[in-house]
Amino acid sequence: MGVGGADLETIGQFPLFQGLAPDALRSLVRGAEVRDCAKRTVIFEQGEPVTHFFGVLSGWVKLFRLRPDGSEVIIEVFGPGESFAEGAIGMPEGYPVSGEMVEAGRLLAVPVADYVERLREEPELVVRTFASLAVNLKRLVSRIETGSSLNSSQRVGAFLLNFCPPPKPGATAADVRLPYDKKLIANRLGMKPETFSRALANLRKHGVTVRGGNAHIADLVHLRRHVSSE
Amino acid sequence: MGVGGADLETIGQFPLFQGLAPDALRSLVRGAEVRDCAKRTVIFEQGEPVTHFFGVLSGWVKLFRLRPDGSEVIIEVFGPGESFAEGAIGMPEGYPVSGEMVEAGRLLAVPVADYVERLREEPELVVRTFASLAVNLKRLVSRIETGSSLNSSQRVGAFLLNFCPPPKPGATAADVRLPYDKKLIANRLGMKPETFSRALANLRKHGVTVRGGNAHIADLVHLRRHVSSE
DNA sequence: GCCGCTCCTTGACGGGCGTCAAGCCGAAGG
DNA sequence: CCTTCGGCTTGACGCCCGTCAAGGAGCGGC
Repeated sequence: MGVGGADLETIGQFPLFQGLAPDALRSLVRGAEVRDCAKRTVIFEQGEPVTHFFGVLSGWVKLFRLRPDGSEVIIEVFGPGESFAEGAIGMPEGYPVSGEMVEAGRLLAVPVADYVERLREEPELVVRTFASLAVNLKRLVSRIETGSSLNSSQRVGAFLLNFCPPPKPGATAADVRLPYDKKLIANRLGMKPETFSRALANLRKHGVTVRGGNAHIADLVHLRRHVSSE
Repeated sequence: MGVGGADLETIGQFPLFQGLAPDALRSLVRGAEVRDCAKRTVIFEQGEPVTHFFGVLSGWVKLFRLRPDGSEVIIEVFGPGESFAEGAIGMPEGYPVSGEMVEAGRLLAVPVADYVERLREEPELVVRTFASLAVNLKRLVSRIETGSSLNSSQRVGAFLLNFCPPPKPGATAADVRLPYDKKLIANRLGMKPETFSRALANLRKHGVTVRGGNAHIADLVHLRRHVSSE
C-alpha cells in the first residue's frame, strides 16, 4: 500500500491526473498501490468483479477476450503513461475483458471504491476521468474503422505511423521500435502472424524496412498515402 | 425548449436517468429539448464541437465515420430507450463520428454545458452516466470481438439473436422485426449487402426464414449453437 | 561448438467475401 | 392495369487472407 515519491511524480504526468491539485492527487493515491508485474502476469479476468482500474508506469498490457474455442481477440494494448479499465467503473457484471502483462513493468492500481468517493468531492476529477474515457473510446472507434476498411498492409502501415514519435517538422523519415511480439501486434491488428509478416514484406515496396524489432520508414508521406487509400 | 410531460415520463425510463430523483430529472431536462427528426436528418458531423448528447425517444440513429473515399463505416446504431454520444463529453476535438437518422423519430437533445453543471451537484448522476458509458463501451468491445472472429452468417445470426425480445423461458422459436434497411444492417455488421443476403440464405439451413422485414427463428438453440462456434 | 528451442518467414493451396452484372419483386404512380 | 424504379437476390469470378507445412534465424544451455 502507498505510493513512493518517485512514482508519485510520474503519476502526476498521467493524462488522467494531469493538472490536478497536489492535495487531490495525494488523497487519490492514498488507497492505491504500485505493483511490480512480471511478463504474463494476469491483472484481471473477464467477468471478475471490478475492484481496480490501472495506470501503466512501465511495461505493456494487453486487454483481450477469450473465445469459446480458446483463441484470444486483442481489444487493446496499453503502454507507459496510459490508463485502462476506467471504463469498467460502472460495470456491475465485472470486467468485460481480461488483462495481462505482455512485457514486465509496473502498474498503478487504483481501487474503484475509493475513486468513486473522490469523484463526489472533486468535480475536476470527474472531468478528467471523462476525458480519459473519451481517449480510450476513440481508440476503439478508430480500431473498428480501420479494421473494417483497410487491408492488412494498410493496417500495419497505420500501426507504424501511430507509433512514430511525433515526427519533427520537416523530417521525412522515421524509426520505430516495435514494442512487443510481432504475434501480438498481428493479433492486435486483427490478422494472423503469417499475414502480418507478408504485410511487412509488402511494405518494403513503400519504403519500410524491418530488422529485428526495429522498423525504418524511409518516406513518411509515401507511407501515409499508401495507408489512407490506395 | 422545454420538454412536455408525456416525454418526461419516457425520459425517466432511460437507463441513463432511471432511479433519479424527480427534482433532479426536472432540472436536468430544463435546458434540454425534444426534436422531431425526419429520416436522414443530420444530427451532428464528425469534427463538430460537442454541444449535445442525445437520447432516442423513437426512431433509429446511425453513428458512422466517413472514409476518405466517401464510403461510410457504421460504428453503431441506436434505437428507442438508448442514449448516445455521452462519450463525447470530454472530447475537445469534437464528435469522433457523424450521426444521422435512419428512421424518422424524436430525440432528446441534452446540452453538455448544462449537464456538466448538474454532474457537479448530483453525484448520483455521475454514477449513472458512468454506467451508461459502460454499456456503450461494452457494445464496442463486443463488436470488435464478433467482427474479427465470426464469419458473415454467424454475425447475422448473432444480430438476430440480439434483437429477439427477451425470449420467454421455454420458448423455442422467435420472430424478429428487422428495424431498418438491410443495407444498413449489412454495413453495421461489417459486410456488403450481397454478403448479407447470402448469409441470410445460408441461415435457412439453421432454421431462419425471412419474408420482407420479418425474420422467423424456428430453433433458438440451434441458431445459438451455430453462432457461438461451428 | 552443437543442440534444441522459439519466433519469424516463406510457399502452396483453398475458401470466404468483395466486385461486377444481371434478374427479381414489391411499391408507387400514371 | 401496366410501367417504372429502388431494394433485394443470385450468379460468376478474382483476390485477400487463413491454414498447413516447411524452412531459416537468433539464442540460451550444455
